[in-house]
Amino acid sequence: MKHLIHTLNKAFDHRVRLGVMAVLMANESVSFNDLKDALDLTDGNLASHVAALEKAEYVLVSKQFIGKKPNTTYSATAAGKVAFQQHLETLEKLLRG
Amino acid sequence: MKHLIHTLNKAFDHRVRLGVMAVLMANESVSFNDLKDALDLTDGNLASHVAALEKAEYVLVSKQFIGKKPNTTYSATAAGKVAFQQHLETLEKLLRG
DNA sequence: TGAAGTACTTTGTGATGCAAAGTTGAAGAA
DNA sequence: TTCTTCAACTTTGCATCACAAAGTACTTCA
Repeated sequence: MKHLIHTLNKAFDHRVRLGVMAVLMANESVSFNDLKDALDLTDGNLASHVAALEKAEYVLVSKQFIGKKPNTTYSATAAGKVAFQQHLETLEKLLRG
Repeated sequence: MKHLIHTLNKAFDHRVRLGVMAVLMANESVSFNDLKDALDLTDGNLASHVAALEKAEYVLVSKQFIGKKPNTTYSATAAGKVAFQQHLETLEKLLRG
């Protein structure tokens, strides 16, 4: 028999990725540095987790210039929002009885 | 600044361990085989995850005989219940804004 | 004697996590 | 013009983890 834990999305099975998605659900778009500060992560650590979410097509990366400075912003894709919602629902079911 | 994700308990940062704890919160004690079947895991997989929870002193292991058969049962320790509750509260806070 | 059940442990392989250091390119200071 | 800084990564290196599959030890039942 298949338990709920096997329907949890592996892409979100990590506290950093949970944090990233939570922030991106609450904010339409967030810059690299804001996200880094919000979650208190090192550059490399954030970059690698976001890369994983990008590869899964749950996060969209946009690069542009603000004034003269390069600026990278992240946002959740439609698929990302759906997948995350489902993940949360599964979690909730799992965590009460 | 320290984000909530850093207060999530690493011992529970995995779907299998979430599943084990969820079952042990709902049932005072569960046998190896019942847990294995409930979560649909292989012997080795369950054994290694439970070992991690036992090492953290979140799960208590009791070995006895039922009739003539060896029987191992697991239960959550007091510390385990508290830690898991805290973990869930942190999760909830994290997952709404 | 042999098959089956219980509860692991071991092995092997590959993926993951993380800090720290390195990189690239542009901007502003000295 | 040389130096430093900032942004956003990438690379490196190491340690840990996850998991399947196979092996183990003991016992019981046929």
